[in-house]
Order: sequence, then C-alpha cells, then structure tokens
Amino acid sequence: MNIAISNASEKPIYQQLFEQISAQILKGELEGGYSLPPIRQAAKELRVSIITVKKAWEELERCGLINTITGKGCFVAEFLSEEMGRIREEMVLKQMVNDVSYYKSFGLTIEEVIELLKKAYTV
Amino acid sequence: MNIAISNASEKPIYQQLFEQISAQILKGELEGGYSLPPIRQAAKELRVSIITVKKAWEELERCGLINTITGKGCFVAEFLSEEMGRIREEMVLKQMVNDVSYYKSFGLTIEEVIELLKKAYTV
DNA sequence: ATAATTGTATATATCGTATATACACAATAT
DNA sequence: ATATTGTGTATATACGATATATACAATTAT
Repeated sequence: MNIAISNASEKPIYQQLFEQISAQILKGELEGGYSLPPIRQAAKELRVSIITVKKAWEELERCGLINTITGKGCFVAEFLSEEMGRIREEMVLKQMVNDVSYYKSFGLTIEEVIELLKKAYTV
Repeated sequence: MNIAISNASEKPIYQQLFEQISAQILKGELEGGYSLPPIRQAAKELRVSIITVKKAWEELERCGLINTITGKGCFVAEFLSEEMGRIREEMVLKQMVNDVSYYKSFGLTIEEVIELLKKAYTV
C-alpha cells in the first residue's frame, strides 16, 4: 500500500485515503480482483483508526470501485481500460467544475486560467 | 450587496461570503473606501447570523482587503489596479496549486487537464 | 447627554471527523 | 463439527469547526 497521509492538509484523512486509492485503481496500478489490505492492517500502517479507513473504503464501495465482503475482505472491481479512462475523467471533471467556479468568480478568462494552471502544474 | 449563499454547497457560509466579496473587490466592482453593509443588515439580508458575517469580514480584514473600524463600519481598501490584478492571481494560484494536486494524482498530463478544463469552463 | 448605529465578545447548539471498543460473519485449523 | 483466527460492522464517545443568540463596547447623530 502506497499512501501518504498529511495531517497538515485541510482535507479529511478518509478523503485523502479515498482519493489516493481510487486514483491507483483507475490508473490500473491496483488490478481487478486485488485485495485491499484489511482495515486493521491499513489502520496500523497509516497510524489511523480503523473507522477512518472503513469510511474511505465505504466511499470506494459507493463509487463501485471495490466490492466489500464481510468476513473476507475488499476487492478491487474489474474494469475495461476504456471504462477506467472514462470514470477517471468523470471524477476529475466533477471536481474541476467545482474548482472552476472559483476561478470564474474572479472574472478570469479561460486563457488566463490556463496560463495560471501551467504555473500551478510545475509547483 | 450582490451575494448568493448556497446551503447545498460543501463550502461553509462564511467562506462563500469571503470569496464572493473578495472577488468583487479585486475585480474593482467595489471601489476603495466603499463601506460594506453593516453586519446586521448583511446578516438579515442573507438570512444568516451576524457572527457568520463577521467571520467572513474578519477574513477580508486579515487579507488586507478591508479596514474595520469599531462603531463606524468596514471599508474597502484602496488598491492600484495593477496591485489588484497581482493579488487576484495570487489568490487564484494558491487555490489552484491545491486543486492541481488532485488532477495530478490521477496521472493526467497537463494537456489532458487543459482539455477537461475547457469542458468544465463551459458548464 | 442620550439614543441609535456600528463592531466585539461570550456562551451554546449542531454537525462532521476521528477514535476505541464490542459485535457479527467467514475461513481455516484441529 | 467446532474452536480459533481473520475479516468487516455497529455503538458510544471525544473533539473541533461552523453557526447561532444574546449581551457588551465604541462611535456617531440628535
């Protein structure tokens, strides 16, 4: 499990977990059928409560990215690679629409936003 | 006062207020020296507690966008237009660096992000 | 002076996040 | 079969951020 939790981040821990795992799944880094670490192990490794891990796993389940079976474990769902690409864009776009409303409120044109974005991307 | 509060938004009310007012100031829509509405009036108009308004105004003060004088009111700070542009970019860029980390985590290149951004901008 | 208008401070309620601990289900060893 | 271990689940608690109402202090207008 390759996860970095930041306590400094304004994002809640379960959200950080969710985002990083879902990104790994949708990049194909975690194959379909692969078993996520048991929540106790993940919790211990990340020095976090099992409830927090569970909450993240629940979000993954809700998004159809994993299948949870009580007593067995949590398994990465199977996707065609084109499907993965679509879902990935969908998730990013959804967030982006939110983000963009903020940029727009400052009266920035899309050209200006793109210029700033290039800066932001290199940070 | 031209403000839209959404209770559905995941952003806290005071944050929405802060963002919208600061955008208006930095777009030059609210001129330097202009007096913001008294917190009670703003609170009544927006159907929100005066504490919530105060919290937003405090953030504006902290960012140097307004000057608060007890018993008198809150006044928009004076800026040169080039200064306004700089501050505006600064604020947007700061937020953008945050947003971009999410896009990056999905392994998207900057070109892909720009394409999605164009879509998001038209929504 | 005093009343009205402005921002400020204190105490309270509610909700989301995070936690520990006890519970229930499934697989495995005996 | 059944006891043990490993898995996810549910309940109760703590804490912090957000939002509120009400009382306080400073300024202005009369």
